[in-house]
Amino acid sequence: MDEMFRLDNQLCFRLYTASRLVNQAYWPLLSPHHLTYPQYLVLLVLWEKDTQPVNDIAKRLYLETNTVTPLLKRMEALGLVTRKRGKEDARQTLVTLTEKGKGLQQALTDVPLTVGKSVLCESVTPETVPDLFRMLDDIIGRLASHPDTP
Amino acid sequence: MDEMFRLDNQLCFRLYTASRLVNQAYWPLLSPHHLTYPQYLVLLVLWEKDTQPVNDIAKRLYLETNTVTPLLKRMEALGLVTRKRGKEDARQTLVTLTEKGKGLQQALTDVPLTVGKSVLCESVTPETVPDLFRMLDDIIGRLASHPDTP
DNA sequence: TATATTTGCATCGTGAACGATATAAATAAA
DNA sequence: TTTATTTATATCGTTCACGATGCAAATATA
Repeated sequence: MDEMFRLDNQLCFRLYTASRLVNQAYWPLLSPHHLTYPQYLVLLVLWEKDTQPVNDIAKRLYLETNTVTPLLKRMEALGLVTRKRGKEDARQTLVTLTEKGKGLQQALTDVPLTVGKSVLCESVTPETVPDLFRMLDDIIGRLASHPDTP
Repeated sequence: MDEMFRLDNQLCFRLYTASRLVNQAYWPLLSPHHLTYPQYLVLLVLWEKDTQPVNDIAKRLYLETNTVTPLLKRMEALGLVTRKRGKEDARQTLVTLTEKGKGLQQALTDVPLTVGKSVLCESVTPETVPDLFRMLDDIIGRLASHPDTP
């Protein structure tokens, strides 16, 4: 039938699958700490800059607040972050790492390298990764900018 | 802090984000037909080869049956497929396209090209797409083969 | 100042993903 | 032929994603 419809010709399917499988690669490293991958991403954001409003965290991860809010509540329940209303702007909810949340960075030091190594292969090497980064960044930039088709 | 932890150095985060954003690009094209993206993938699989057991569909999409089963039930409710037990092997559930499910291919002819175009950009062109495909395929092949780290 | 609009979060409902577990049919082993 | 094991699906519970909607605080407008 139409060649366009062949699964093997779909970029999106590859992205979708690669994303899921890499996500699974994190599981054995994060689950001992009762962490999920999106929660780990939130930690990455907060480790870079502590005490941020929900909106900033969501934007950084290209997510909506309705995804991040319940996620942050679970992280609060785990004792990793605190959430309190902003003083200047009472609409904002400021998210701050607890000592436990900060300390987790030590326990997870080898996560990036471990996952990084498990992804390296024939065509994905330290030399080619920058190319892959550029292509993915371009796709993200293109799709994040506009909701429509231009 | 540790450079390894910077969000901008994470391949996984790029894959995760690109996958989600491309997925969103499908939404306006699929939602008029009450289709989700994973359901569209199932259609792609069945359009290539009709009447397959759940397991074959799941394997083709690198998914588990516990993800695919409820998805297929929803597609059955939409009148896109039928599910019936195999005659030779009564453990299998054979999934077959209905006329409506087959006919949907006509209604969606321009989906692959439309999404394809919306992804093209500076560094992702008809010339570079094969490179991107190869890298993603290698990552998928590497992660799909083993559950561990070798 | 009173009203309208925007902004920042939160709530709700639905559909994936996926680990864990269950169940029946098919196959292998004893 | 019994019994044990494997295989093919399905069920259950939790956590995302995300569209739609609601609400209060902040800001803009009249």
